[in-house]
Amino acid sequence: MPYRTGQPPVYALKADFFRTLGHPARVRLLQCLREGEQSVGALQAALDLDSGGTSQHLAALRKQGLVTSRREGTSVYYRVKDPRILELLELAKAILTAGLEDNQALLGELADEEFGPR
Amino acid sequence: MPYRTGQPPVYALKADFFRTLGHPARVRLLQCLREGEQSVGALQAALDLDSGGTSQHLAALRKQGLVTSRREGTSVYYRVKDPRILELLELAKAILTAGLEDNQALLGELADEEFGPR
DNA sequence: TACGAATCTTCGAAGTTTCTAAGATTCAGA
DNA sequence: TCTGAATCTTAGAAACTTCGAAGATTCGTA
Repeated sequence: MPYRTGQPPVYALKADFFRTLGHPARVRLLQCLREGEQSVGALQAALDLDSGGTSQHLAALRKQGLVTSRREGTSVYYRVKDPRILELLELAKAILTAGLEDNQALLGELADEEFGPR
Repeated sequence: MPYRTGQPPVYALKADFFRTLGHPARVRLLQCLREGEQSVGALQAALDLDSGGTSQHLAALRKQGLVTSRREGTSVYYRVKDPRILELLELAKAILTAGLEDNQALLGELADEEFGPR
């Protein structure tokens, strides 16, 4: 029996989810985590961010439930929580690529017109 | 022979793409377009937005290449450009749902602790 | 307990996005 | 050409996000 409280509608949750993905540093962080867990230090070095910024962006990803963390001594290791998140990034790339190819084709047509259409 | 100019890196394009999806009104617009093209007027009525807001959000989707439009008389009809965009929304929903179920389970555990762990 | 390393938090300034309201444009029909 | 309907654009204020610097926390070891 689900406890229905005044919940935000699904489209708002989706928008929050996408907004979290909508920052270059966070996209890069997730991509660094493709091959498995990484420490904050390693991520920081790989992306050339400062310590504060790295933590802030990781916190945003954590708050949205995209990554989980585990502490070991003084290091904290992050991993992508659901592998489908990486699928999502792939799908986005495919869509983006198709879009860019369309533009490329359009540019080609424009160039042809220089030499007279028909 | 690809013309390499100073292009923005792929992760920045991806972030822009996700940022465009990161607004509730735009998620809803795309969902309204699931079943095929719709006029601006129909979308506006369905989502209960004002005319300015509808145009602004549609313009954002158009600029990112997520939708295309076609004019017929005084009406303009929009459609989703690449069906994979709808797949992407579905995938996001699945990831989100899984995350919420995890939280639900966690809440359950917390409730159990009331009656004594171990 | 004192220290150093790693990570996280906070704060205000700067930058970006969204909202609201008003007006501009485009088209079809009289 | 005038009118009305549909859509688009603009501009400024409000709301939100990010950046950068500084300091706080946590942990392991001496």
